[in-house]
Amino acid sequence: MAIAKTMLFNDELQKNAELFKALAHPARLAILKYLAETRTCINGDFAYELPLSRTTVNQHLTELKNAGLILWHTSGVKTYYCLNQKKISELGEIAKALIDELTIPEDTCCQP
Amino acid sequence: MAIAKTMLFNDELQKNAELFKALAHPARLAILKYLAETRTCINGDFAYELPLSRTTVNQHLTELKNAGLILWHTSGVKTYYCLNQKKISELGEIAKALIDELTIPEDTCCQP
DNA sequence: TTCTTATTTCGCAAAAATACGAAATATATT
DNA sequence: AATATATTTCGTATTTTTGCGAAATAAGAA
Repeated sequence: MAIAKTMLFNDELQKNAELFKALAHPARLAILKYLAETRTCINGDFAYELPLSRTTVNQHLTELKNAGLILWHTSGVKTYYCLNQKKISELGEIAKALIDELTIPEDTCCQP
Repeated sequence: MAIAKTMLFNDELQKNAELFKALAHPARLAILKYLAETRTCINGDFAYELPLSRTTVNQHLTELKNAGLILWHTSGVKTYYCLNQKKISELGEIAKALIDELTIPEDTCCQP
């Protein structure tokens, strides 16, 4: 791409694109759903639930951490992860706002 | 990555991840918003609204087409684009379902 | 037919994402 | 201290995404 151009767009667009990017891989969606289903902090054993190596799962977890969608704490050698409900609801609001913004009267558009 | 592993996840996860991926770039969000604001089919002139070349904008448009989020028709040499309201509302439902699924009682998780 | 305009396709290059094994790190147990 | 276990970091390889200029294509105008 020669030069990354994403930073030429306004902050809100960049921020929202980043958040959607965190959801743009089935492994990350699977991790989030698993965390919601188990309803508890679980340690990294759940790598075995996914068809990926422990290292790769850890990489996806790091991306979810960076996006703010999950929280974690450690106890001994183990790390416990959980959903960040605050960020999940923020995501919900962002998604809803986008959909509302994109929803327009159908008859104004592309009528042949 | 050696081998693409996305196909090892179930269809729904893959489909949803694909849809979020379409939203995972500020240029594509900008295009969608512009289409909503102008409320009409516009031709490719709006490449000049973005800090990207005509070719790159066309590439992003193709991705939005492939995701089903926009429709288009041609008239002479010009191509007119518009939002696919049906897909937008489908996106809204998918996003809402995901948020609902990920929303759990806060006190069950990561309390130190 | 030739010229102009709009768009798409092609080929290429750079950046980012995905994936994993090996090694390093950190904690708990023996 | 030595061992076992859990996780993270490092190095590397491959794929995908992003980006663009040049050429090709297509339609209308002169």
